[in-house]
Amino acid sequence: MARKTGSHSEITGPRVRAAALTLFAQHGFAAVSMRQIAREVGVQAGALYLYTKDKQSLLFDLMRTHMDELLAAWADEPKGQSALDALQAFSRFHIRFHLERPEAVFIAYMELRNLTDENFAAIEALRRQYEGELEAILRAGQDAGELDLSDIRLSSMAIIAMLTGVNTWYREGGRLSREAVADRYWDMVRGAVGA
Amino acid sequence: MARKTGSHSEITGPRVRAAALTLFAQHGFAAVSMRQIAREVGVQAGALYLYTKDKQSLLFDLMRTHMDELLAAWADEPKGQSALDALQAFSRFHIRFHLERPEAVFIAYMELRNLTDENFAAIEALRRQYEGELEAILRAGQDAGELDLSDIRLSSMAIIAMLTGVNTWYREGGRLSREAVADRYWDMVRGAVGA
DNA sequence: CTTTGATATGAACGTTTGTTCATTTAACAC
DNA sequence: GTGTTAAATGAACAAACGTTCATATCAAAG
Repeated sequence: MARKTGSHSEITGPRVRAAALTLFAQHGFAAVSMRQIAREVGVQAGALYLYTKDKQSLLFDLMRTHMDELLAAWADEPKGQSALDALQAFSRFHIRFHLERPEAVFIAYMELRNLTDENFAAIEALRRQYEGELEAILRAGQDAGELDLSDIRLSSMAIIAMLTGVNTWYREGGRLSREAVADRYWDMVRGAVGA
Repeated sequence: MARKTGSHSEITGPRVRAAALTLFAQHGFAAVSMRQIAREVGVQAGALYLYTKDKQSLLFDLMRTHMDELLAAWADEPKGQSALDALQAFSRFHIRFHLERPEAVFIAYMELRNLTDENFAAIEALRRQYEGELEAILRAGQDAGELDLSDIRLSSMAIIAMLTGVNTWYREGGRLSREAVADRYWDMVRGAVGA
């Protein structure tokens, strides 16, 4: 009983990745079996290997796609004139982007240790690249005298941790809208960098 | 070949927990087998069950112990006079305490989803209690007019995320001492709360 | 109507998993 | 020196794991 109507590679492939994304985020990579993913897709376990080389590649694909989208989205983001404008743009962008895909964010932060050395290096490089974007803004702000920072690398790590932290507590339909949250976090970021 | 010299319950028990702590932090709860833990301790897998009911209890014990120690240590911490003093005390304490036990911190943040519902509720309650400590400080500062906050719960989550983030990048023997890091983070926290 | 090729099945593989238990060992009390 | 008992062994269990593969199915092309 194969090849039901509408069951093509272009349909099943994305469904496999979507199921893996949700299950990995919920239970963790190591705790999720290929059979669980298959059941979620409505297929036998063996069929998954038409869409992924192995379980490790499935995880890596999800993480690399997420990081690629993150960098591409930030590249497309308008950044304003001053360094302070750019910092505000970054803060709001980071919160918005991360709140839009909590599962991918969760995986990207929690499953690094389940990557092979090679795959880990690739993801780590992309993360560094993203951190570098913020550091460049802070450096520009420092040089222009708009910001008062004693350590750019440290400040960038602190800001990213603070912003990403929103994902741990924000719930849709809660007390605050996304915009309200972004407003308040921007206030805090601005205060933290002495501007 | 049992009961080698010095192999008593009081020795092996802690060694089991220490091995589990290190291995869980390194590879994740689900990816570590009881046999791996046993090998690290120098014992057969069956012997572990003299010291823990099952694998789940081993994880729960580590997390509850960590949270208990966190709350007890903060209770013992001198907090100064003003709310601003207390906020500074909290910031420095949080960084110091967390940098002293990176493995336990890692587990406490990453393995929540591997707890049973009941165990999760217990740990979550302790975490809420700790967050409540910071919220109380912020509220006091707000009431005394020392701080300028638009949302206490949000500010407390932002501060904790920022402070805990130190664990993700700080390396012993690096560019900055723990004290220097704590100094700079306190500056940022102070700025973030508008003081 | 036949052929083709992509899509899926389902059984099988060798390992590994968490946990239990009858048995053995050795340190200590008498 | 004997008996007691806590501490550890090592074999065993059924279940689940990731992955492979011969086979079946069915949509579309000629």
